[in-house]
Amino acid sequence: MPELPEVEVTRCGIAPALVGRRLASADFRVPALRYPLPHAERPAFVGRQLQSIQRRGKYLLLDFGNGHLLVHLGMSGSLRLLTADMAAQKHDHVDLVFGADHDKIILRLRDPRRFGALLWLPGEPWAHPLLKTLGIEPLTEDFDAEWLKRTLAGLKAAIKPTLMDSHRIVGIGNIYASESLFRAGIDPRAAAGKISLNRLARLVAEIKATLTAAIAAGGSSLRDFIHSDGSSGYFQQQYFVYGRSGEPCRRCGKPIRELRQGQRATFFCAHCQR
DNA sequence: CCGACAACCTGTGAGC
DNA sequence: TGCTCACAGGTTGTCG
Repeated sequence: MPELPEVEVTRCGIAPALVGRRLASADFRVPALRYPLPHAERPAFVGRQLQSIQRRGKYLLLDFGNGHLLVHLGMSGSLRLLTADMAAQKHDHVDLVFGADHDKIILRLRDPRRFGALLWLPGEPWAHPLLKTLGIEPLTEDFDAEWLKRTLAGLKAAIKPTLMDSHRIVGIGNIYASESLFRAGIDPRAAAGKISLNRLARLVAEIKATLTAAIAAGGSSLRDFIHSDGSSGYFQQQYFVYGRSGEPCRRCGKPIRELRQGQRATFFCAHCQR
């Protein structure tokens, strides 16, 4: 599920309830997700007060002062808050229990496919291999047409899978890559290194607008992070092309086409995107 | 460095 | 209804 907007919405949904609270205990019900979980007798973060929750790309970093819990939701992960004891379901793999017994709040991680991750990073987190190789944040001022032109220079690969490479740009997954390229009028098969500066400027603007709108859409239902099924707030946007193979383009009415790029489905309008 | 591919894992929906 | 197959919004690692 989660691309940058979903992760950011999650961060905004859980942070107000958790920051400043003490982590009372942690329950890990499986040995590993993508990587082994921190199964120590008493992990270093237990008993510590949560200082902040940051996002970097699709990662969340929970700062406990003496280190960070790094969380990635993979393809199928979700986080939600519980204020009462609710039995863990089949794929509820991790509970982080915050606060005292009479006033506790549980952060529960569900992840059916277990492509997600939860790692303890003692001390300085940014040197970690998973974080130090990450690309630019698309919602910063540094991400502009000139930066993108430089980054794509000489690349023969198609623009769409290149946009999804988190070592270049973080946070753009399969949905928002297709959506941004449609909004920018760029063919997803276009060679990344051959797109003009003007068109890249349009692409940068549309990436920012697409991600921002998706965050706003999710943000409108933040209350659902408590007592929800964990899937709320994500899917309410109307997509221009994603998942609309064969349906009429919302701009020109011609059928949306689907193709495969790097094992992933791409959706586009051959009339509006050239 | 680039680009193509398999791998990790479970659930779901389409088609027979 | 039940089976099989392809595919699912991510990322790493390996290979040429």
